[in-house]
Amino acid sequence: MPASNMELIVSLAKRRGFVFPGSEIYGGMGGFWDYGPLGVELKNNVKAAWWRQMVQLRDDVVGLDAAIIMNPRVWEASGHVAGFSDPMVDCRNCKLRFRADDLKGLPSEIACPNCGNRGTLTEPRQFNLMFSTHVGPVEETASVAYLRPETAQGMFVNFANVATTARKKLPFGIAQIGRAFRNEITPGNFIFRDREFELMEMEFFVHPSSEGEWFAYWVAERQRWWTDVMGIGADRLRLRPHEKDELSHYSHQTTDIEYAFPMGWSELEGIADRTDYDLKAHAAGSGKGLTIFDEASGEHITPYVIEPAMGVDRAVLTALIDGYEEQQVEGEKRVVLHLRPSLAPVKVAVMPLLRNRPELVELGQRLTADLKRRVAATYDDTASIGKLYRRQDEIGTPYCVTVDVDTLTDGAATIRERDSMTQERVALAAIPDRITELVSGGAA
RNA sequence: GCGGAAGUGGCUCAGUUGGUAGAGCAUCACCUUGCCAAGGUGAGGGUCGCGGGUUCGAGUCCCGUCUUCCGCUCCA
Repeated sequence: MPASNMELIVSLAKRRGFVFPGSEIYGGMGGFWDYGPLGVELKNNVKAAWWRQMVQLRDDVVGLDAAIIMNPRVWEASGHVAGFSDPMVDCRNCKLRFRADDLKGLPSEIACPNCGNRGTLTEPRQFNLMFSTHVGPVEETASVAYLRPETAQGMFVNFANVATTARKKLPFGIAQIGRAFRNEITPGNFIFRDREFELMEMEFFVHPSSEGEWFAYWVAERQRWWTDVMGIGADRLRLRPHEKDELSHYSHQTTDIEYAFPMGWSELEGIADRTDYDLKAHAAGSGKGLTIFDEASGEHITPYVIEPAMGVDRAVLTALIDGYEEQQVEGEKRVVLHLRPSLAPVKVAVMPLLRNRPELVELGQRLTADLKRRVAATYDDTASIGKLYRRQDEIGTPYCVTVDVDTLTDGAATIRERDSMTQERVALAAIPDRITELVSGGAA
């Protein structure tokens, strides 16, 4: 069973060095989190797993790393300057809040849609979700810029550059992993919603006539990634197509992949059919032709875009929650993090059965050095064997290698597996190969 | 931002009618220990979120502020 509540995960993350509250010694900073020693590894592994699946293993997708700060006109053309500024209205009586553009009439003249009182609604107030900054030493209006609230625009703006230099024909995609920033009104639920986060987005450009087919393809493909690569339980994942009235300003159809978080079903990833909205918007905004020649029809067309977009931080959170388990072993609690070996921060931990035997310590350290050349390995001898196992279980280390006094004579050591706690005796010389095999075997 | 609750060592908490901080776990060292969080001894670590106020004296009362959690809202 996955973690039943978020506190367990927040506590584990803090205790073991996965995630810390941002700027903690100064009282923190709402919506900003720092990844600790183990957190960086886990996060990097999640990103690598996505990049490998979405870019490196495919012929039809290439990568990109665009700047965070873009010409402000990008955001005007994309609709974000308008779309991310939602004027909101509060009811002074029932305390509910509404989007001003959802109300039928002026707030000062109509009744509250919830409690029905008249004259209790406030005037609309702006909530711009884009962080703004100034480029250049002089803070004047002309130099205002935004921190990107999504990475997608970098792909659209570079569409022609990439299509030409990578010699791509439809259908093809551009993928990017990068930071994004949203001045959320209310961040929360740990790293589920933060103000600075990392996105993994892929814009897949297709002929407009194949829009539906590719949309379905990517929904299925992405769902498979969550189960097969991330190892998330299929029964805790579901697809949720958006209703017409909740679609983003750019979207024709969107399906979310949701996860059964402790706080309820919430979005992990959105697959959006952005149509030709973005390319046309930027063609109009920049005056450049953002089309591609379609040999089948012999004409220049503006492709449609299918976009799978997900938050890295949410993926990390999901891996922690879904992998968390508390077991009872001989009356004692055992916390295990069932991370896929490919995601685990540490792949193998080496430990001597007895730490007061210098020969064993030296043997263990030498073996660790050998293993480090292949995979993320660590050595630990600061506690009893049982405690050392528990420590590794809690951070998701899939394998432990224990050297004992017999090792000195038979030249073999014990490999212990995290989930089953079963052991296997393997010759020292064969251990690096065996561990490498085990670790890569469980990954996609 | 609005409504509600809360903020004491890394974690979970105790701190009586205000008198200048404790426990368990964790961490580290040494001893012990021969495969799943054993035991012993010792050590480090907190100006009690922050700032003001009341008081001879505040973790304990008052005000402000920041942060976190739940709800509204928003999105990956």
